[in-house]
Amino acid sequence: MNITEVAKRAKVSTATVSRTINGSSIVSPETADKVWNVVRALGYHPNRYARALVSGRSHLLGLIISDIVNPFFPELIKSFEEMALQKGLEVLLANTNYDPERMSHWVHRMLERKVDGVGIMTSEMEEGLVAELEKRRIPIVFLDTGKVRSRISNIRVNYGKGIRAAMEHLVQLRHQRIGFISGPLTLRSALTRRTAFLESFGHFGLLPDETLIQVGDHKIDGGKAAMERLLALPKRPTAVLASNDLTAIGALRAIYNANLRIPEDISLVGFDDIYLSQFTQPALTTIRLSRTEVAEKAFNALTALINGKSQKGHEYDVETHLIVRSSTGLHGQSPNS
Amino acid sequence: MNITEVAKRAKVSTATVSRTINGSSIVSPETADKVWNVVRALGYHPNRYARALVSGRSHLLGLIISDIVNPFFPELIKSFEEMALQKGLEVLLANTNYDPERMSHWVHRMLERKVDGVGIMTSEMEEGLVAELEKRRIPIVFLDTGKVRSRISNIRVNYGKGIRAAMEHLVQLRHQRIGFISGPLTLRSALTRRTAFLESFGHFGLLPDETLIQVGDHKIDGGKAAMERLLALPKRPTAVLASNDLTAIGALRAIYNANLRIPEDISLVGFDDIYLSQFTQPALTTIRLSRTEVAEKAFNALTALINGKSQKGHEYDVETHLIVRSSTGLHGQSPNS
DNA sequence: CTGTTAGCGCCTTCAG
DNA sequence: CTGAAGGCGCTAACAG
Repeated sequence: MNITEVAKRAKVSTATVSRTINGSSIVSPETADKVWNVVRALGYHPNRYARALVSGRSHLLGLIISDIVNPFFPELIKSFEEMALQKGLEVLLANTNYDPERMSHWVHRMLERKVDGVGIMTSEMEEGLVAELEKRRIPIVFLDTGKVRSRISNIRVNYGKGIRAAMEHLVQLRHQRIGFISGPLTLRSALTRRTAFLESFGHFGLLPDETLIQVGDHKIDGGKAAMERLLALPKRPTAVLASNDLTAIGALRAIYNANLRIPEDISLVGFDDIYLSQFTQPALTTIRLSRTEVAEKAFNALTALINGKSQKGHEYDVETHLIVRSSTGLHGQSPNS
Repeated sequence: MNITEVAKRAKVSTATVSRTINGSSIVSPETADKVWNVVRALGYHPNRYARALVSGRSHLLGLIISDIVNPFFPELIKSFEEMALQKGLEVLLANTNYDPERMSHWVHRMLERKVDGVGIMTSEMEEGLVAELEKRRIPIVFLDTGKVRSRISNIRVNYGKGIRAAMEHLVQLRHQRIGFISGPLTLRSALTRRTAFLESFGHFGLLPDETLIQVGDHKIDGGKAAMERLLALPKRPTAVLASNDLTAIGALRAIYNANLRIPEDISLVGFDDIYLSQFTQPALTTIRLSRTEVAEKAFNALTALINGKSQKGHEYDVETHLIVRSSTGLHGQSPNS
C-alpha cells in the first residue's frame, strides 16, 4: 500500500497526494479532502525511507549523552523527546559510555541517518568529529563544551553561581576544611566544575589544599572511593562538595561505613539535583541544574538552527541554584566531635 | 559519493560493489579487494535509506519501555544496546510513560521504520497493536506479558520464587504483619507481583488483611504515599514488601519522616535490585531481577526469531533471587518498640 | 491548482 | 563470477 495506491483510489496523481500530505504547496480543499479520506480509510503512512531518500531530510534529531545509567540523562532525554514529539520529530538516542570510540561510532551513524541536527550533551567530543558534522552542514548544540559559530550553538551553564552559593552556605555554617570530589579530569564539564570550586575557594579566603581534592568518575563507585580517601586524611574535611549527585551518593555510603553522621560529622553537597536527591537519607543539599531547562533550550536552539533563516549560532545560559536540604549543617555542633 | 562512484573507481559494476559489501553472493577475492580499497579510501558508507527502501530490511530493533526515569530501564537498555552494537544492529528506543496512547504512537513509528523485531518491556499493550505487528510479520519479545505463538516469544519472570524467599526471610525474622505496596493495578507485571505476594502470604499461614496492601505507582512518590497510609493504620505492619525498588525508596523516606528506624521499627524489602539499592541508607534488602539477563534473553530471543529457520516462539525463564542487605531485621528487637 | 516525469541510492533478478 | 537494467516509494521540477 503506497502513494500510487492512494492516488489511484482518490483519482488524483501521486504528486497531489504528496502535496496534500506534506502541505508543501497549495491543494484545493476538495481534492485535499478526497485524499485525506482515502489516506484515513487505508491507514496509509508514507514510507519514511523513500521520503528520506529523495528529500534528504530525515526528521530525525540526534541526541548524544554520556551515561544513560546516570539519572541526570534519562530526565533530560525525557524532556527532549517530549518536545520532539510535539513537533513531529523523532530522536535518535546515542549513549557513549564516556568512550571516545563510541562517540565516533555514533556520530557516523548519525551522519548515515542524515539527522537534521544533533544535541551533544557530553564533552568527550573530538574536533575531527565536529568537522565531519560541519562538512555536512548539520546543526549542533553543545552542552557547555562548544564554541559558538555558524550552525553551532552552545548551552552555557553557570556552574560558578551555584558553587559559590554552596561555598557561602558552608562557610556560614563555619566550615573551613572543605573537600571536593571532582569528575574524571578528561571531561571538560568536570574540569569546569573543579575550576569553579577552586576559584570560590580562594574567594572565601580559604587555604588551598590539594589533598582535599579527589578525583571521582561521576558514578557512585568513584564517589565512594574518593570519599574514603578523604576520610583517611590526617585532617579530614568537615564538608565535601561532589561534582555530581551520583558521586555524592557514593560519598554518603562511605561516610556511613566510617560510622560518621551527616551532617553532624560531615556536611555533603551534591550537584545536578537529580530527582533522587530528595530521597537520600538525609535528603541531599545540592546544586540544581535543571534538566528540563537544558533539554528545552537545547531543543529550541537546535530547531532554530534547522528552520531559522539565520544559521548563526547562539550562546544560551542556564543558571544553577543551591537547594538546601538536610545533608549540610553547622560545623562543631556534634556532641562527640 | 555513492555506490556508482565506488563502482567507477574500482572499475566494476555497482552490482559487484553491493555484493562485496553485503557478502550476499560470492565475489572473487581480487575484485573484492579492489572494491574494499576504494570503499576505505573514500570512507564510503552505504545510504541506509536507499538500502532499507529496496531491501525492506532496516537492521533496526525496536525497544519499548515504560519509564526511562526508572533506573531499571536504563540498565536494561544499556545491556540490550550493547548486544545490538556487537551484531551491527541499531535500536530504536521508545518510552511510553505508562501511556497507552504513546504505546500506540510508538508501535506505528516502528511499523513505519520497518523494524526487524520489537522488544516490548512493558505491559500496557493492546491486542490491536499486537495484531498490527503480526500482520506485518514482525517478531516480538514480551517481558512477562505475552502469550507465545508464531513469531512471538516471551520472557517469563519467576516472581514467585523471589517473593517466597523474601516472605520466608521475614517470617524467620518473626514478622507476622507484613504489608505490600503494589504497582498500578493496570500493569500486568504489577498484578503478577501482587498475586505472588498474596499466594505466599497464605503459604506461610499468615492472615490475609486487605488493609495491608496499598497501591503505588512504581515511582518514588507513590511508594512514599502508600507507606504513609500503611503507617497511619491502627495496627501498622512490622515489615513491608514493595513492588519495585523505586517504591521502596519512597517508603524509606516515609518511614524516616515518621521518625521510625529501619530495620529496628520496620523492615523493608524492595524488588528489582537496581544498582542504587546498595546505596540507600540502610542498604536495601531486595529481590533481584537481573536486567542484564532480561536484556540478553530478550535480544537473543528476538534475533532467533528474526534469523532462525523456525518462526516458532519460545518461553524463556528468568529467576528472581533475594538479596539480603540491611533494611530487614528481627522483629521486636528494638529497645523502644 | 494538478499531472507527468525524472531521479534519490541501492539491491536483485536475469543474462552472460 | 560479473554486468545490465528494473524498480523500491516518494518528492521536486516542469509543464499545462
